[in-house]
Amino acid sequence: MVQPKEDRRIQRTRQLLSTALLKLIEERGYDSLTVNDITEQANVGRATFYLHYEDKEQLLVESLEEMFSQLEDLIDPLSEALGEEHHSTATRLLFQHFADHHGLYRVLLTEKGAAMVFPRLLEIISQIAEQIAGQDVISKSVSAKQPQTRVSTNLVAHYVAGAFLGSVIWWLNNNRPYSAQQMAAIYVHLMDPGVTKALGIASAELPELSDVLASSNSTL
Amino acid sequence: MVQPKEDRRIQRTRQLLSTALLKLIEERGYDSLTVNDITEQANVGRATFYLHYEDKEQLLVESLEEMFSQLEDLIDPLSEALGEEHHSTATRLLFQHFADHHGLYRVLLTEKGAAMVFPRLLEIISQIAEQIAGQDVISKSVSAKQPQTRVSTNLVAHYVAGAFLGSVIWWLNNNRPYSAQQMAAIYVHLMDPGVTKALGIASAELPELSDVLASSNSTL
DNA sequence: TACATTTATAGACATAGAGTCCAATAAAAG
DNA sequence: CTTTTATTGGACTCTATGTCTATAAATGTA
Repeated sequence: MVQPKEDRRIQRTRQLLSTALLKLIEERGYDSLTVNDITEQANVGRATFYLHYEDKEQLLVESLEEMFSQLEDLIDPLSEALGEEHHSTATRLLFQHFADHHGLYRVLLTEKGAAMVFPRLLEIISQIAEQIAGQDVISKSVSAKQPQTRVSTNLVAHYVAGAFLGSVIWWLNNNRPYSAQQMAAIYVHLMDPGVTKALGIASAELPELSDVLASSNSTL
Repeated sequence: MVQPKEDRRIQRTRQLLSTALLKLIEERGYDSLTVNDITEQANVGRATFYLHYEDKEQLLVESLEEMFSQLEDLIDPLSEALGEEHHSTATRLLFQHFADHHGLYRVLLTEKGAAMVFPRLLEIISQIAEQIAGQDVISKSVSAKQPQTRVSTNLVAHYVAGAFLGSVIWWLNNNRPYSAQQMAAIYVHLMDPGVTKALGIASAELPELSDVLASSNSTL
């Protein structure tokens, strides 16, 4: 199954439309945008738009999937480097991702036109949480030692993902007063040990919160 | 400032429109609805709609504010009955509220047309969390004994609210396999003690999770 | 009850944006 | 260079919005 190698014009047009949309969302939000706005910003004929996408929303979805796969790719490489700091490293990288695209996410997560962004993100983060829980080295030993009452891992993953996104929304709406590193430290501390136990994640040696918060902020 | 006592027709029309909208949302989602759909369902002239609301969204907002105030009213009466079980009672009532309106919330929290529902709910739940934190009897003594590193209460409140909504979404999407009581117990356990400490909330004597989950389910 | 006021209504109207289609043109592939 | 494919502007239909007007009906009050 060799890819037919797409026509250069196709790639170019799609790229232009995607970039135009994301830029306009940051500037004016999503809801009020028309297909005309987007094609004008992209310098592309309006009819061309419909050669590639059914409607505005499909363009949004496809544009975001690109970013979302970046998110998922953040975690995969960590699968091999299993260690006790695996969990907090993953968490820091997640926060960093949202910092990198804060302008866009701020609009998409709080503006009314957020459309399906929040539910989709919830699923993605939730899956990542389950993935981390399943892969953690200490996971098995902990669950073995503590055959605790079983609460659906999927529920805990949604709890965790919701907490993460709630934190991110606060973070973005307050112009990121903490660094990604600090946010990760706070977040991990808040989960400990109720959630970490439930997910069977190691919560071995968390750095003291006061130390992390006292350190200089590299992101702002 | 005596209210001019609104014309009965006004109340009637607004009630009809609100009811029609909420019913249609449950059946067909929000986005695809037209003003015509709504007025038809309500048996009201389309022109009449514009005598009361600017657009579809304003009707949605005003209709939901009614439910949201129910949410906030759930907590207020508890302010007087301060006790160690205050927190878990409040949590149970919150879950119960979402169970009572599960059909509507399921659509609004997961369908793409959710519009501004999620951000709004996040703010409401977050405020409730701060309110509970501020009022809890044990709050002061704990914070006094533990002058721990200060993390913005507002951040923790958003963490808590996000976790709550993440849990609710899982709950509704899985047809509420646990009762509101059980969900509350799980939720409180997951927060303990990381969050409870940060908010200065009592986490005194939580019932054993296994006991709660073993008890018969009164909601399903 | 009767009256003055307010609201509801149907239908007409202007406008905007979505989505389709086509013939002409431009550009890429081979 | 030839063939194939993509882009383009413009015209067109359609749906829904939001406004307006004249008429009918309901309401609160004298």
